[in-house]
Amino acid sequence: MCRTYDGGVNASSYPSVPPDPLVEESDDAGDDRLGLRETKKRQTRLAMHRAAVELVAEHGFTPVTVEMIARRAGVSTRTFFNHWVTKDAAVLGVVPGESREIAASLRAELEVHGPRDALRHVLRDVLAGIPADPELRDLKKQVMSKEPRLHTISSGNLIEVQSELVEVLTEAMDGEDARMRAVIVVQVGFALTRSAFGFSMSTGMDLPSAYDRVIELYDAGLQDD
Amino acid sequence: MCRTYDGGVNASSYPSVPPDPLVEESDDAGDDRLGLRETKKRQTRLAMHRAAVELVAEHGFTPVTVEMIARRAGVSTRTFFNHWVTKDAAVLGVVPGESREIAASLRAELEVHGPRDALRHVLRDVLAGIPADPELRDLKKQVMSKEPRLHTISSGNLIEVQSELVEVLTEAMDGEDARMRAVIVVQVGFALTRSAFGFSMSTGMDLPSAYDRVIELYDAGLQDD
DNA sequence: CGAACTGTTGCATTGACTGCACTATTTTAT
DNA sequence: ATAAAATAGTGCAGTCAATGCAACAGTTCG
Repeated sequence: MCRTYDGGVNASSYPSVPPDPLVEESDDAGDDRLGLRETKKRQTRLAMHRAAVELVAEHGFTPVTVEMIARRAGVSTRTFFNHWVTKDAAVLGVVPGESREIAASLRAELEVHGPRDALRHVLRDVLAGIPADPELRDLKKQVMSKEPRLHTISSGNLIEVQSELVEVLTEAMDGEDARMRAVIVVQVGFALTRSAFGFSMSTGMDLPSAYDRVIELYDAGLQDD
Repeated sequence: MCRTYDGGVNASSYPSVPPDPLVEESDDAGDDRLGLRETKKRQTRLAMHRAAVELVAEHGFTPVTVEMIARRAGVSTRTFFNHWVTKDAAVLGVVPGESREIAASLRAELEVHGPRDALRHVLRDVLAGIPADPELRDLKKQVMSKEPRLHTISSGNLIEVQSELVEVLTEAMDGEDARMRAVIVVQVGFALTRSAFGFSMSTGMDLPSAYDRVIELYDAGLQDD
């Protein structure tokens, strides 16, 4: 592609924190403890995300311009880029931040489980943290299935997280090829996550369940085919 | 604005492979069966690729403009885009095309091996097919290690191939979750490929060997960590 | 209430990428 | 060998994503 990316990253645990994984569901109503400013910010952000998904669902990715999205969301294009690193990010709802948090939870999991399972738990949590807005989810499903480009990007955006996780895992794995093995574990972990994503998209199953099913199939001995 | 006619094509001396996954080494001399036109085309393409890699190695990805690359390669920017889909593609040397071919070889391998091993063979072959131009390889190594963005992209470019392979594998796998299992096999296959890529980049080991090592580690039971 | 913040915006600019029309050269058919 | 069909290279005009900067307005906090 083109333009300037720098990969914003994505998800993590859950609500509350200012540094937010994906677009959070904020209702016009609630949110009294967040301050007017923060509330408004989230509203506009959500508005943009919505607009982006809707428009892309209508016209496809390329034909939709940032200006169109901004207009529908009722903001200026400049504001648009104050919230989203790229046009893609807005469609996917990816807010930059989080790799650090994810790495932290991996570290925590490592106290309890081995590398592979620790990573699996973390990734599952991340998936579970992705909001399942009934409206948007269906739209997104359509969009993603028709716009393979977004898959690319979404996986691309994960790269920052990946390297962070590799670091953590490398520490935890001792022996000769610690780093190399860490890389493999992470790569395979993300491969399964991506599979779950696709599975979820095509079946409509929710992400965590899809993930579980994928793990199940994988462990069942896909090895031996 | 940007036209230096020095025909600055420094083609290097290497055997040429007709079905080219990446930029092929074409020699000024031998190529009698390719026709003048095709020969020149490849020369300019190679020149651009070279220029791109060199410049990015010097300045990093973002600061290098297409115009700079084109100028150094002695072509117009318009010509640049006649050859490469994007700036990234030029740096990576990715010529669009052959997902069909790869799919075909997978089909062939499936006559002999099971899904997993068939895919492994195919992927290994693809890796082996990537030209190991001594000069460029080192540069590319540098570039890739300093420019994580390119990893993203390179894996992104593979997405077309991926879905093609999934199709083929799905046919070959029968049973309930054929498609899903195919997806997983492919995703994991590519995960290992990416690992090999990283391995090769950091150690300098050639790609096929790196790939073998990765497979070895993986099969050795990374599962049980 | 006043000062420090911070989100929104307009403006100007860069740079990736495309469509179109044209030239020059190679290829092919006659 | 020559005319006709192809096609790589090029210039030009234009679209659109993305960024820096400066000004403004509503929010928060002392």
